[in-house]
Amino acid sequence: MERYVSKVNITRVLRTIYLTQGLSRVEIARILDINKSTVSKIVSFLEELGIVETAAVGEAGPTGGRRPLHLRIRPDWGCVMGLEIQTEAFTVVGVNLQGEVFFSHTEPLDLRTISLVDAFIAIVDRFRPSLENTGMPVLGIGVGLPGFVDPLRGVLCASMPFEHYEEINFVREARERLGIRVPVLVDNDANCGCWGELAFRHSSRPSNFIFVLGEHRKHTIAMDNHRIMALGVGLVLNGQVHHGETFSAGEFRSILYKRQQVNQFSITDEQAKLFLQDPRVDELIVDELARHISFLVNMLNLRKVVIGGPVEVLAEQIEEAVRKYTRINWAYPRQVEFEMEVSRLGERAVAYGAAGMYLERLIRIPSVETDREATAPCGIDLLPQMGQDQLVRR
Amino acid sequence: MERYVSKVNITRVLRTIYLTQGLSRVEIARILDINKSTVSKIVSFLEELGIVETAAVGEAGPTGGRRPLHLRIRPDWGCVMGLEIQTEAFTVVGVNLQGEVFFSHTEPLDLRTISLVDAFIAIVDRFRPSLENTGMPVLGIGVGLPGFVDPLRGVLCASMPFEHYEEINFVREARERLGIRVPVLVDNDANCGCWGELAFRHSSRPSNFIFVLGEHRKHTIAMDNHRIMALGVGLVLNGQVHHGETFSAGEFRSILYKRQQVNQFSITDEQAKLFLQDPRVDELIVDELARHISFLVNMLNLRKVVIGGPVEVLAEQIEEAVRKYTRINWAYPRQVEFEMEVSRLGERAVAYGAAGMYLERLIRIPSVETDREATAPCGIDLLPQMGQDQLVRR
DNA sequence: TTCTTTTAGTTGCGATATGCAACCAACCAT
DNA sequence: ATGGTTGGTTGCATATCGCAACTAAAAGAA
Repeated sequence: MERYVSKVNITRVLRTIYLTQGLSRVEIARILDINKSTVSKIVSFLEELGIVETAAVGEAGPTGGRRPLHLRIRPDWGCVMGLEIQTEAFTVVGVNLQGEVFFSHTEPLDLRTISLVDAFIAIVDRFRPSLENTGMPVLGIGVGLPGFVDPLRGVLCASMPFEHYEEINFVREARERLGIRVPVLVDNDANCGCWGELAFRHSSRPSNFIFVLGEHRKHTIAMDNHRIMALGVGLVLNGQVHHGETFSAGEFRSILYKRQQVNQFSITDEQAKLFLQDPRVDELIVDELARHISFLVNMLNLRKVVIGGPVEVLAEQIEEAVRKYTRINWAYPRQVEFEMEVSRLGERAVAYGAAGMYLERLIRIPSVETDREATAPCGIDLLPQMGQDQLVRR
Repeated sequence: MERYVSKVNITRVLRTIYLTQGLSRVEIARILDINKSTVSKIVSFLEELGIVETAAVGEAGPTGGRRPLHLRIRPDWGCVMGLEIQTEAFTVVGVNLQGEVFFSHTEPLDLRTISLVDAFIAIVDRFRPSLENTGMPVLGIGVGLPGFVDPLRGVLCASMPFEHYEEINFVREARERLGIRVPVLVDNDANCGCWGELAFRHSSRPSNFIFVLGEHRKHTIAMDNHRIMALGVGLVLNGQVHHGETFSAGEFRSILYKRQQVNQFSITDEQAKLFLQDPRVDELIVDELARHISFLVNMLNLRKVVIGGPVEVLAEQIEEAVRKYTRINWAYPRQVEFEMEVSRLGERAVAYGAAGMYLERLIRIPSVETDREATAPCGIDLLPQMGQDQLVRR
């Protein structure tokens, strides 16, 4: 059998199976509008690779005919390490290819005593055995960081919590010092929340939504006993995570913000310290936050808003206020529908989403854009054993 | 010479030449990362078609070598009709393939006496000869309308100014009744402003910006002597015009809006009527508008803001205020840079941009997305003489 | 049972798209 | 002139995909 398949279509088929487990070859051919023989060839390639398997033999239709073979991704073919690093703590999760968390750990961390990259290396070296003793190799590592991140170059451009305003080429430094040769992907923490929603919500994959990450943390490393409300937004628009022109998209400050304050709202910093302790403060924040979320929901015509981080405890109040303001702020007779939900994994949402970022990259179609801009590797190129040769000729 | 070329790469080459006039074959091959022989074949195809020509013979480099042949789109190969239809007036423009306006006309229109589609047909039939007597065939027609538009299906979903809240399948009705068989594209008026910036700003093609269309018009058809400020926003994010989940993106209302008003700000409707007449009202509007624009600039990390429509007269004040609020609303030490500019064509910006929408579609790479969703035709499929056969075998 | 019809999946082959290498064309510097 | 260099073209090898014919396995009817 001397047949050939292209990377683009291999990735298209892999993506389709990932997004809708249980499809048959013929169904994939119909969805992608390519010939079933082509799908057949690609599927047998992916089966030989081991990442795809026949899940079950389906039932024939009412008019007879051969029974279809339902395909799926092998959940145990490999796993992904997801990581959130904050100023005070870090979280590691291990996720299989089905999006199931099989390992999870959170621990304090003091970034005043160790550099970011050192911390990363230590964490990976320490927890990789825990993930791999399941028999699954670690296919990639995703990292969520507070601050502005260029995920294409793998660079942390600036971070207020880390008090670092020079570029750190995180991915390059990390890969140089890492024992293993696996892809390392970085993005902003709130954006990682978005990646999680994209990667693990197979059925109803949303194209326009925001992830509101409200944390209660030190504003900078140096602020010892000064925990305040810190709010970041991750945006998914047209199905793509939006980073903006210089990777600072999602940075939030209220329209009513007053100068000389550290917090992002129109309240004083003294009030802000009482967040989650004084209901009156919470109410002010909820109202002001809801006005801005409503503006974004209407202006960007979003389908849903996901709330993540410790603010989750205020989710009900936030939803009520957002629904009020979206109505007030809408001129047309028919209200636009949208959903509000709470991120399922709570404290682990960012680390979990960071792992999802790798999976999303794995099933991303290699771009055919105008210029071969510095587009990061994606699709099956991300798989470790994919040397240039094995791939094409088989 | 029995060679073959694919639609995707034909469109990629056409797009590259369009975006950067004067490239040579070798340069295109380098940019697109395809073999120069492939480019050669595609270029000779496009030359036979007539849409591409050799503009000039370049100079050899300092180390010698054959002189490159600079390619360009033939500006007179065809033209595009751009149309803006409002409640009180319409504007037609004729644009050649270089983006030069060679025809322009504005006239009052009373949509109480004629239906939208009827008006469209009448306008096209009346002005097509004016465009075609230049010898250029009309390749396509772009239309900008106030309201929510689904450009993929060509449907006007709802329009407050037109007082129409049922779907109108504009493109289908128009094409059925139109004498000629040319593509008709529709989009929201503010979005058309964006299309214009994309299509005719070849050198520095922006990927993240908004077009603020501020008009001074009747709020609905029925409002006889009641002209107020009407503001719409078109958004381009990640290089794509953003329509949102249900095509209502860009609809603006202030966060401080008070109930029971028709205008979009926190002022009373009585005040709003004095827009552009009472400087105190203008100042209130400018300040409130600038706060929201600044929020978007920071939150979406935009590179520029374009002001279009009659608000242009306030552009300087708006810029000053926006610069003030983006600074106030920014926590990081280094300010993010962005530009503010006034749309060049003033009153004709929407009609002009509507024409640009066709050109953008013409140079859009056929998508290789997951499913063959109802993706509108694009690339060279838009050209009239492109029967299925002529294209591939030559 | 046996035959026909229907659908899923496989295989060989031909059609087609692209890269490769060798070529020609036209320029520079000696 | 001569050699080195770059742009563009051509013939051919190779890579990719669709088509049609095939096998496999089911339902239903005779």
